[in-house]
Amino acid sequence: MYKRYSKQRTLILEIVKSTHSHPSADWIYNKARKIMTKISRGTVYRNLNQLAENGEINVIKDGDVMKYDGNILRHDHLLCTKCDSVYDINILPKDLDKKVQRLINFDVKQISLTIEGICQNH
Amino acid sequence: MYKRYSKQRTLILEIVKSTHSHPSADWIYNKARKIMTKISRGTVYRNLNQLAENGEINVIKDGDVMKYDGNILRHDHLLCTKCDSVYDINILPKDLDKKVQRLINFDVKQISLTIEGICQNH
DNA sequence: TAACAAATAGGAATCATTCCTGTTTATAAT
DNA sequence: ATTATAAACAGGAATGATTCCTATTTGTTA
Repeated sequence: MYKRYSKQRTLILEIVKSTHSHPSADWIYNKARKIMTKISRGTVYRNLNQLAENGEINVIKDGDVMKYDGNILRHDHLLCTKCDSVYDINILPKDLDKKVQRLINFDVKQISLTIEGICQNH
Repeated sequence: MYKRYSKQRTLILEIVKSTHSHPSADWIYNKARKIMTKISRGTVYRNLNQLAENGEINVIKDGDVMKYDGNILRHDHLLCTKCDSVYDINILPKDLDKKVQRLINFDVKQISLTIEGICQNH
């Protein structure tokens, strides 16, 4: 089995990497359509899932919508519940994974801290 | 405006409080139907949202499904990605809210830490 | 250049959740 | 108690993000 690099996947990755705005799949789809008119929703979803599985991008659960993050360095999120904006922040120490792993009998894959509240714009 | 206490809401709250299994709305709906045969899905969802808004129960985002937690004391969650189980754990200090609030210009409402991985059953 | 698995487009299907409407019910005022 | 009324309900339709399906296209290898 070999790995294929389609133009679609490359474009989707570029779009996610090119913004700090933590976009939704739909936002990414619309942005992609401006460049590749005939790209389909299914392709966007499939590639986002695949890129996330490969660890090339991150996923944030924002209510019932998934958002995507090109920043794969460990960091935390501020989520404004009024405007649904997501901001990056660093609260947790970078080695927390290992500390937690020592404390509990659980195969730790990812630690995510989200702070919900209301941002300065309100 | 006054506050109404329907039998349905009381039952739903009791069900959520009576388990540590972090059930989904659908699980709660089915459990409720065994006691109150004609209760509707809409009622379950409406009341879960309302109870969560009042701070009487907590909400956990598990993928694209919401789960509910009768434990409103501050705590963190272990989420097993193989069996979708949620376990309670205490990692963060209880006064983290206040510490974070001092650090950032953001009206902090809730801090949630979720550790994803694979539990002992696998 | 041929063979073939991977990826795609387009659209249908899924499924949790919300919304809508006519009816019932808990509370407050009389 | 009775009545008035807004809150809550049941039942079912609508929504919307995401996944799934199928015939077609496209990268990669031989």
